[in-house]
Amino acid sequence: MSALENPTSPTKPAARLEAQPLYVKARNIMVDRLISGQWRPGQLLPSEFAIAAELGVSQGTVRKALDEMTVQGLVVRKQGRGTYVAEAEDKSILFRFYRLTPNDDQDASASQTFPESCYLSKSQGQASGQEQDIFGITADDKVWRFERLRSSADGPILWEQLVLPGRYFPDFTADIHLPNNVYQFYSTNYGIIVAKVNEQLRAVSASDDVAELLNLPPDSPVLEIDRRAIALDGTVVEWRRSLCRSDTMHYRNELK
Amino acid sequence: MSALENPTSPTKPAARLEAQPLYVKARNIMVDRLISGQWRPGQLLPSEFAIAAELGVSQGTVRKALDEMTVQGLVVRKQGRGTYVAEAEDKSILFRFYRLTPNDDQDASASQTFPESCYLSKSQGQASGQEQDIFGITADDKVWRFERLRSSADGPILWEQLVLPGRYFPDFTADIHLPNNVYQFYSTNYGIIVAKVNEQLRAVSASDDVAELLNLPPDSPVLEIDRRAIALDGTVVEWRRSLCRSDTMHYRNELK
DNA sequence: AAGTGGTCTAGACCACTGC
DNA sequence: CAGTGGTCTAGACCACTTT
Repeated sequence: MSALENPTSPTKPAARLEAQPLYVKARNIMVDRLISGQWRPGQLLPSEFAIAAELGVSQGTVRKALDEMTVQGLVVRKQGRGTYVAEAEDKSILFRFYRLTPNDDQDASASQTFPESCYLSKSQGQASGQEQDIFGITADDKVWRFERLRSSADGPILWEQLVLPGRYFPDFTADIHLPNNVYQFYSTNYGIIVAKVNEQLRAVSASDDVAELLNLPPDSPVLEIDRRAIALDGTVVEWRRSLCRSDTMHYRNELK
Repeated sequence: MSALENPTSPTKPAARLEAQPLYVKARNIMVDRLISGQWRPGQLLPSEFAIAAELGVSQGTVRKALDEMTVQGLVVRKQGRGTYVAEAEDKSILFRFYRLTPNDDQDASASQTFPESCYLSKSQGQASGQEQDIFGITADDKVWRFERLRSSADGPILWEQLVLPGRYFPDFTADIHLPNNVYQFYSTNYGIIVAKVNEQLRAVSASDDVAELLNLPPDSPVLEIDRRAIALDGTVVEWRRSLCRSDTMHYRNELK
């Protein structure tokens, strides 16, 4: 029996509450394989015909499911070669979650540069109440905390604190150097695929410490970005709070 | 001859630089009808089969084109009834471009309320240099300028200045009351469909005037949002600069 | 040449709407 | 009931990549 057959009435499906189109079921099965790690970032998937045969549906149905996953950025299709699980290393994917731009830039994506990071601190500790809420963990769980300053050639851009739940990053040690592109790091080392990111933006006054780090006068207005990165299975895998100088940089957003 | 036939070699298309899939051509033709006003917001389109027959392609090709337009929010498909040009009045579309949320809101879309507007001023004048750049107009062109304060039940939320190029809103008069949902107004009265919105966010200090209007202490940090609304044909049809209080509100963004 | 994804077609059946 | 969009299939041909 194929993976997608209706177990209650294979030949003549009755009216069911959970009725779903075949391509939705096919997509769910394939997304589950991404979540479980059966299909890992960078891996070549079986061909459309092979998947279709395995699931007992037509190639067109698998194509529709893969098309949706392509739009979502989960897979990358290459004509003549095959379909691959998306990696967070492509430039387009690198900048997918990066919206800060120098003020003089007209074209957002063209001259965009990724700022270098400089660590101020990293530590491990018990999860605070807020961190327990955010990650859905208990007081016994540990978290990793990073504090870093990111700068471009023209000087400091932003200060940020980054928190990771320990349970998703088990073999983490204190001497691991978190790379600039952390989402690629999560992807290749832990198979964690960041599906989306929720951000909250506010204008706040820089504290004396932050103002000094960012080379700003005290009480300068800075842009606060509270970000939670959410994995494919819906769990929050990263919490980040950034304070960005707002005189030389801005946050660009295109709503469609 | 159908609208989509290749004029150079109908039977055996040679390699052409401008080669485009049929569904792309079909989509372009249909989008052009939206731009020209031949198809206006709210209007019922011909059926997929009718469009396919007119363009000389199969129904599946028209469907693929319409699917893309549906994703883009240009048309709305209703099973059993037909395909309609999208209107800006649906709640989902209303909040498509509205990202400001009270701080206590957990669910962004649930208890979201649209703030009421109160006019402070409206006037017509010659386009400034910056306005000429933004709208691609000359010094002879006139612009409409609006200044308004938007408030919720709890008090003022934001102050904003809104600029419209006169040439796109010809029969505008000073006593027209710009409604709360301006994009629906553009759509129903001028057939202007806003396809996307580009925003730049910064943290700035409130001037004395703005601080008083927003009920804030002087020099409070406020969120500045510089927005340009872009119509289907790529022209900028609205420029807006908002200053939003950042103590009770935040700007939410979901990146996928 | 073989295998992959990309496009296009034709036809079947289903679910929903309106008359 | 007819007409609409939604799903699913099967098959053809094309463009591209690899062997």
